[in-house]
Amino acid sequence: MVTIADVAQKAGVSISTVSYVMSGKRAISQETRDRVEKAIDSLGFSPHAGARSLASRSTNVIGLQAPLRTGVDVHVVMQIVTGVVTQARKHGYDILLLASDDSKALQRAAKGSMVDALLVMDVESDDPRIDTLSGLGHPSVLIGLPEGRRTVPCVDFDFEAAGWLAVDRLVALGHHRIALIGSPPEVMSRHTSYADRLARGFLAACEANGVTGTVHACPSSAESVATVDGVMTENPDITGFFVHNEGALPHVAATIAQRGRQRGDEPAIVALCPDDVARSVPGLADSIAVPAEAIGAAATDMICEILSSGANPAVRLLPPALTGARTTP
Amino acid sequence: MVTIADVAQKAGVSISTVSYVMSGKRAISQETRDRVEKAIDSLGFSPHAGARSLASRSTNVIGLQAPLRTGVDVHVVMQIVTGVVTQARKHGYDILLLASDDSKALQRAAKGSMVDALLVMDVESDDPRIDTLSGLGHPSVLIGLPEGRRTVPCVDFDFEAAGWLAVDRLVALGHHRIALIGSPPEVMSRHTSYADRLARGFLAACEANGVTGTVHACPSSAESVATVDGVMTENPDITGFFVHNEGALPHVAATIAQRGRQRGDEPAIVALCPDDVARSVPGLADSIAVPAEAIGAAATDMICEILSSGANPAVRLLPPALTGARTTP
DNA sequence: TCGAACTTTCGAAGCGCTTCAACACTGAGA
DNA sequence: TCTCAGTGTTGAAGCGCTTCGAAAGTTCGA
Repeated sequence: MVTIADVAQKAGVSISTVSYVMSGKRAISQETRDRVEKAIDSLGFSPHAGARSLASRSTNVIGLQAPLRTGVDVHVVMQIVTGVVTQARKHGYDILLLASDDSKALQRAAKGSMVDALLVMDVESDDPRIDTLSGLGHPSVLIGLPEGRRTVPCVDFDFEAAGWLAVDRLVALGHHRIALIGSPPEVMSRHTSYADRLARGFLAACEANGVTGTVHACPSSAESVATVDGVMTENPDITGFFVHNEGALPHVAATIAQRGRQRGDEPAIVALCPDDVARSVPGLADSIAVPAEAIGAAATDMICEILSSGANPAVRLLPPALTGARTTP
Repeated sequence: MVTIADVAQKAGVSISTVSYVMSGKRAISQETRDRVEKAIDSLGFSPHAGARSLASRSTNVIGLQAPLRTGVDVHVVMQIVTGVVTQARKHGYDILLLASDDSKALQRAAKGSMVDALLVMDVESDDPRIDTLSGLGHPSVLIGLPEGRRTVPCVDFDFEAAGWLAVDRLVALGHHRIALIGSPPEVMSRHTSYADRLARGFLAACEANGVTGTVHACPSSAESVATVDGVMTENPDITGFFVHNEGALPHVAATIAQRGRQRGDEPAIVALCPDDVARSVPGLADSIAVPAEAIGAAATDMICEILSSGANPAVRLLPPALTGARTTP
């Protein structure tokens, strides 16, 4: 193993000079700097992370607690993780993936000085991890927007605004009876923050626009077909659909189109999903992209800012945007 | 921060005794051990990871290079990662997620002593990372089975055996003309290892069974419908389908069923995909589960074994198994 | 010409842990 | 009684790095 001492010897300087060249924390003459850098390169030196973290009391690692269970929105989770990892590297941080999604894992990582900060995904409203985090003394950011006391900074997509946007779009397309085909029943009944916020925005926008809107839970798999069939049978006047259920989207879109054809009208679908998912589903009137990778990146930026400036920002919601219709039925 | 010295003082023993209690590397009397453990608990001590890695020259961290681009098989990737993380924790290891999927990232992690070992997913046949790994001096395991010189241990699913198994099943169901609806064209033409191996097993089994089998590339999205339509039109005698394309599976299954109904026969589909995906697609005759989580766990076990015993195992292929029909058309 | 004020570099003291050599005991065998 | 092996515990030497205080060298105005 090549150590900083080897570099120092080769460059003919002291150990501390090498350290200062690497960190830039003190002025070093250009000449010396060049010599040291050449030595570093030629020896292929990279500093021992453990030694560094011991001496500097910081690890340059961020702990990420991601929901690894294969669930509804694997795409979204993957994209958020990608955004986090990529952006973290840009700031010079690495990502330690925490094994379980409980408080224990957070404590282990923080108290063992394995990480400088923590990023927690998939937070529920009264999540016990929130208290854990605020008691931990490590900077941390949530991806999601729990309700209640806001003791930890959050980053999320503005689901409420997305609800408004979708309704406005469907109304502009001429629809007066609108349905939100939403998350699976278990997500709805847990009152998961994002599902609630989406429904709130959706219903408020319907009222503001003077149209009738209803919210329907919908399972993710092929059973979604039956759900949508049911909704359309019971409410034949619904012609505008806002679908937020990635897993069910292809089935739902196909079913709506088919039933529409049968009854001779042209229902419109606005979907809320990652952009590449929208692109692979035919027949959408429009879609709102869930900027999953951007959420991950934004959360990482926020935590890096806290880390470097000590600032303590509160909540950041990324605004929704229509992507425009991609395909025609 | 609580250090080992605090614990030692509180327990009335020396620092080294505390260390030996934690590591178990020397005999300590039960009485002393109890006293130390009580002190550890009451102070909430957890050792500084950096200090530990500096002194012991090992980090208890495994680097994982996962393909983070949202691609074909997000489910599979997620499940493998889950398997890795979960199993690693059981062995006392944490997972560092590497940012990019190039050799640089591997070198950075290894040479900076950030990890004890490396796990690399999504390896292609002549992947430059294989040489990097063998030159690195860190234990490493590939998830996948590249062709050519085998210098790094591998873990993968036995796609070739899966090809045989699917054909045997379709033949047993009475089909004589069989098609493999496979990966997207770009994956096929890259001669990705798993696609090749699956096709090889499939074709060999067809020949052994005396039936005709053909292999068809198939895009992942809704375009798959056109592909399958085409295949069925050109080869109306095909009644047995083996589908290995997670993204396209719902579309493909629906299309096959529909065309079958139109022409009045009953085509059978055997799918190759994670079990939960299979469960959500109606009308499969049978399916072969890709044991993604088990693959991740097996790879982790292998790397931990290398780490602890210095053994150097070569290749481990997990056998396929039919899961039985879940749903009827 | 001398010292003040910089600039550049260095020596050494840790950071918190592991581990080796060695020490203090205890019994058992001679 | 003395030695020897075994058991339990300790002190101290690092592991490779950062960082503080200070030394050495340089410039400049009085």
